Amino acid sequence: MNPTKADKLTSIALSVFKLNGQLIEWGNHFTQPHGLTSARWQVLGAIAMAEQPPNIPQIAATMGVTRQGVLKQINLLVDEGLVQPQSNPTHKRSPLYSLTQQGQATYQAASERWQRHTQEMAAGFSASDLDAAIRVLTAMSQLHHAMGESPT
Amino acid sequence: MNPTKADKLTSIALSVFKLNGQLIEWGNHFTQPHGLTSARWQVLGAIAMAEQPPNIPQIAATMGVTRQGVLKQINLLVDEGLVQPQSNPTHKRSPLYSLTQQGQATYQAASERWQRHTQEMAAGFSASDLDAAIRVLTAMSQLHHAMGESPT
DNA sequence: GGCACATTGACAACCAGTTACCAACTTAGT
DNA sequence: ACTAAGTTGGTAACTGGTTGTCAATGTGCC
Repeated sequence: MNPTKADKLTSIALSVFKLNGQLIEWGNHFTQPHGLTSARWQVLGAIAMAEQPPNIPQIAATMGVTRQGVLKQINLLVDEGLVQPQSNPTHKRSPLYSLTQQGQATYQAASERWQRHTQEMAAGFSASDLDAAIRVLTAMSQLHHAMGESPT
Repeated sequence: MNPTKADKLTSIALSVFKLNGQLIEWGNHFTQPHGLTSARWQVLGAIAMAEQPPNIPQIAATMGVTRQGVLKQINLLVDEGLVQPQSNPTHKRSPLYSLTQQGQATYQAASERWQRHTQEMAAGFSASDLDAAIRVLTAMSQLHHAMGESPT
């Protein structure tokens, strides 16, 4: 018998688990020459994409992880000189973070490699399939967001 | 400007990270009444789905993780009485694993709850979108599999 | 101003994965 | 039959996430 839509959702969930592991592994490999890991690269990205220098809870919210998880990576990135804290005028204990010169250079180098990679991959996919995948993944994300409250 | 296919791939990768975290969190919550976690539930599933009782490397291969990771969960599951080892005629050191009575009952109860959940969710999705999402995710998985060799 | 409450950084404990390594077992080549 | 290479269970150290908790800071209400 043909798979039901429910079966397909199960299959997608399993694919997400598998692909997540592969992407992390690949990202670690990929960012190693730049002295990064998948986790730090994502944090750098969250800071680089923000309009204003964010504080830790804001970074955590955009990444969808807890602020404690971001805290660990941020402190390491500061130690490595890729990210710098600046005093937050509106909250004495919660500094805002921005990329250092070195952080910007590192992030940009990794970004360019990633872009080349996605452009190579893109040839094998149809735009409509990609749009459908985005629709499905974001919808699943929102459904689960609705029932399990977001991280504290 | 409209997003390129490469941009869409980036967006999908970020969605996969986010959804993976949400699915694990939700799975932990979901399986808690059955005394399980996401990780153990997946291992039970790999055993339940196998045609023959598998050994640890076989389970790891179907899950896409390392055998050491599976080993930890298996030993816990044996301690909890959900999984039982049976001596492997063809390899003295590598037992084959199957579900105990209790393991089958637990897995089936969780499976039924999961099926109800996916059936509720399924209503909001179109079958063609789901098919496209599966195509994209499995293709991405295979691309990354091709360049980064699988776990040892 | 003062007091309840939420936010935030920080730390500890834990979970689940990884890599690296060792010892035991199996397999293959000769 | 022997030996070299591969497979497997097991352990340890590490990474990166989680929850729980605490103290310090901000916010809002009276």
